[in-house]
Amino acid sequence: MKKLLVLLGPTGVGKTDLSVSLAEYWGCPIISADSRQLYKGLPIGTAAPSGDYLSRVSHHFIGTLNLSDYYSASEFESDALQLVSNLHQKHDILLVTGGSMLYIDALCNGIDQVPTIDEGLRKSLYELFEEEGLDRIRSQLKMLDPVFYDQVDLKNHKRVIHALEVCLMSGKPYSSFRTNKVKERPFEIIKVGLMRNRDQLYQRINRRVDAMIAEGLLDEAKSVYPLRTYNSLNTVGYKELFNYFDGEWILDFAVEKIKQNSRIYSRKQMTWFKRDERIFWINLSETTEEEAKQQIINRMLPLPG
RNA sequence: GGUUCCUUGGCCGAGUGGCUAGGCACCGGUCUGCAAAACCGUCUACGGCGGUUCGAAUCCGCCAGGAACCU
Repeated sequence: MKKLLVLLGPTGVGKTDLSVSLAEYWGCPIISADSRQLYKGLPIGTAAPSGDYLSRVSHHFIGTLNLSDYYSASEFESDALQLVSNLHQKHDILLVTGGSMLYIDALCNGIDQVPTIDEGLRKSLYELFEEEGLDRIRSQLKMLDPVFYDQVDLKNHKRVIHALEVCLMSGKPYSSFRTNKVKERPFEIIKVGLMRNRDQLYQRINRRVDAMIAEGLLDEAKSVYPLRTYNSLNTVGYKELFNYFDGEWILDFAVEKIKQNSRIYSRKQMTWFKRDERIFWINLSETTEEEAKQQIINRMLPLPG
C-alpha cells in the first residue's frame, strides 16, 4: 500500500527544514497542509518555504490561491485527495507537512459534506447577528435543528451561524449531515509530530518574528493591506501590523503582539494534536535533526514479515 | 525644606465603609466547510505598619516609593 507521511507540529518547530530534507531523501514532492501558505503574497509572514527550498523540492499548495479566494478545509480535502492519488502513481511515499489542524484532519479522516453556503445567505445571517445579536440565530437553530442546538457551544457565533446556514441552505437539519465517521483512505497514513520544550519553542518563535521583520514583513503587509477584510488576512503577523498602519498601535507593540499570538497559536496546535494517539512524537529539543530524520526514515520502512 | 496628589493581582483598569468589577497576558481546554478562525475555564489583588469600626481597598495617623508645583 502506498504511504502518506504527515509531518505535523506547532508553528516554528522546524517542520519545513526537516520536510525538505526528507523529501530529497525519498525524491518525493511535498504537499503543504497550511491554510495560509496556500495564499499568494504572504511568503514572509507565513514562513513559507524559501525559493531555494522550492527549487530543490516540488511543493504543492504553496502560494496558489488569491487572497480573495474562498477556501475551506473541505476544499482542501478534495484537492489534496485528488493530488495524492495522482502523485501516488509515481511515488510510493508522499510527504504532507503543515500545522493547520483542521486541514490535516480533513485529509486524514475526512470532513462531512455539507452544502456550500450561498454568499447572500451568509451575509444576511451575519447582518442579523450584528444587528440583533446571537439570540435570534439561536432560536431559529433550536427550531430547525434541536439536536445540534443541544450540542453546540451556544456562545460561539461562528458555529451557531454555520449550523443555521446549513439548515436554511439545505432544508435539512445540520446534524443530519454529521456522520461522525472516519473516512477510509486508499493509502496508509503515518503521522509524525515534531515538538520542542516550550521555552525553546517560544524562543524560536520570537526570533523568527524578528527575522520576518528584518526580511520585510512590513512591506509585505503593506502590499496586501487593501485586501485586509478578506479572511485570508485574518492572520497572525498581518492583523497586528494593520493595527499599526491604522495608527492604533505603535510598531513595537504590534511586533510583540505578533510574537504573543504566534505563541498562543502554537499552544492551540499542541492542544489539538495531543489528542491524536496516532501521532508518533519526536522532541527536537532532545533529538538532533539528523537523528529525527533517521527515525522517520526507519519508521517508513516496510515492517518485516 | 514646604504644599498638593498618587500607590489595586504579571500588565491595564473600575471601585470611597459590608454584595469576589472588567479587560489582556499566563496556564488549561473545546473544535467536522472562513480554523493562524471562533469559543470556554482557571488565576480572588488592593505599598508597609498601626488606629477607628461589629466590619476598611475604601476613614485617620505614621513610614516607604512616585508625580506636580512652591522656596
